[in-house]
Amino acid sequence: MEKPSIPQGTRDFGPAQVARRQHIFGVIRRTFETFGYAPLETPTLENLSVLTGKYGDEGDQLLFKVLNSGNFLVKERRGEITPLVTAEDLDAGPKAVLPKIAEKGLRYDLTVPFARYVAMNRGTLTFPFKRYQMQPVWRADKPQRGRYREFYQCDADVVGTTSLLCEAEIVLMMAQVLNGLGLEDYTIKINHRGVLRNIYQALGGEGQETDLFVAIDKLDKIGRDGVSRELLAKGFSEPTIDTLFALLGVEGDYAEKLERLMVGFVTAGVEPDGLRPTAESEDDDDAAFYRGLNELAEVRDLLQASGFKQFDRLEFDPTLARGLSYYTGCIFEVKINNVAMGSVSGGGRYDNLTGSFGLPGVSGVGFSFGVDRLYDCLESLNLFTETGETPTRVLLTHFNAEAGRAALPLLAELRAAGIPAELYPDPSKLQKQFKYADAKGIPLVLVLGPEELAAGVAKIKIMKTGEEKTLAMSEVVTALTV
RNA sequence: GUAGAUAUAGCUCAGCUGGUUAGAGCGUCGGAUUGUGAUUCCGAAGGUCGUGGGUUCGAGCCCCAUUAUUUACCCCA
Repeated sequence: MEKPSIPQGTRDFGPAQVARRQHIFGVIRRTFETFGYAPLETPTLENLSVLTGKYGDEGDQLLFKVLNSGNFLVKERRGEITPLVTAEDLDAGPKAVLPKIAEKGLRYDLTVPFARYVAMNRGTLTFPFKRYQMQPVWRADKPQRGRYREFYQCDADVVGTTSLLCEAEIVLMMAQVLNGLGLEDYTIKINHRGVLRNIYQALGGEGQETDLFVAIDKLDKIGRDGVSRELLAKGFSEPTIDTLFALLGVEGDYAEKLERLMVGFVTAGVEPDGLRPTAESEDDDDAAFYRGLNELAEVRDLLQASGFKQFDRLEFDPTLARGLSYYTGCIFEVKINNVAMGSVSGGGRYDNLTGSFGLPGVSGVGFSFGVDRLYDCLESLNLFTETGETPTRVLLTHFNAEAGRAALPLLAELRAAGIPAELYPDPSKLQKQFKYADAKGIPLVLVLGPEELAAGVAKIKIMKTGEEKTLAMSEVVTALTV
């Protein structure tokens, strides 16, 4: 007999796990809706042409592709057989063969399908368009801690506005969800692509811009020495690296860091148009040039005006780079402290997400929660409130088929009153029926024995306390309706 | 893709330098208690030791291959 198994990186979720996951989904959904986001669902399958090229070369490799149906090797029409995959294709390798045998793939994230949806429905949408989406995504990654091949993302994005209020609201939503889940020790990191660009310019534009961002993003992971080594290997000079750490080393709270970084840029001679900018500059060009710093300051002001109180958990982190994808403005990342887990949420602004779908110039900003990682964090921090394995609130016990049948009207009545109830299906020993209730965490047990039925009453036991009461049959439903 | 670790009962794991019939805890089932759970006591079922080769008088243990799982790197939620 073959041992059953499931594909690598996928999981089954038992009743207790689903209940806990539903709790997480519920907190996130309520938060998104409170902020005016409307639900959207898109298909599991997308055309590969929609997905490829959006996540970089590495991302393309991690796409799950779906083999075309039917005979994907040849095309047969009126008895004439044309090969779809030719010998030349095979010689040219997988890249030539793939588009001929697979034209669909599993969604890799929720942002690209969303962009596709916006581009397809541009005529009917009212902008700014705010949507949230909670669906599984698939990545052909090697599974590891906190990394699965099938996992849920919960995205909220708004497109069609450049208002920084959206950025501020993302921080508010992040905090609301984390607080709602009982997570307290977390850090919301925020940065801006413009700040990163300024840093690059402060270094005199030396070396590869992307190499620089990738390296400094790892600062908290491999440390200053590790980053130095990596940058030296990439051809950056030592004085440049010293300048970099002087900039990244700015300390203080959110506002202080912004100010000190501005001073750092000015002294490093970063200037937009040959005119040396100053921290107090009113010059419009300078304002545009220092868009990153200015926008971060604006987001902070908006948060303050919104009554946001948790600035101790909001950190301006100039080393945050978040990959190299489509982000162009503010970027966010959330880390749960004291848990060995990658970020549980991330996002940012993208100026031209729908451009590749023929709808240029639409700015959007959004972020995503990783439900599976949140689950793992909550579990390792022991933050799940005890939930039973079953929604059943009351179990009806009985002694024989006849008594079981006599219990059916009461069962129907309980259910009609909205009380989740079940009747033990077999006329087993009472001991066994009680064990069942205990194992499943059913809080109440009704005993409907011959004595009770004869007297027209039911005995009810509260499992937690062991307390027992006798109720008239007619009172049972009212007694259980709280 | 690169590197390491692991694979023994449903689960978590013991198993000595290779030596008779491979063990424990938990769980499951049955009983003590024919009308009362979580505590207690007794009993039972359950394993071709991941798979295939090799070495040996003899392999759960040593060697090779293979598959699966897992950790780190890369990248990410």
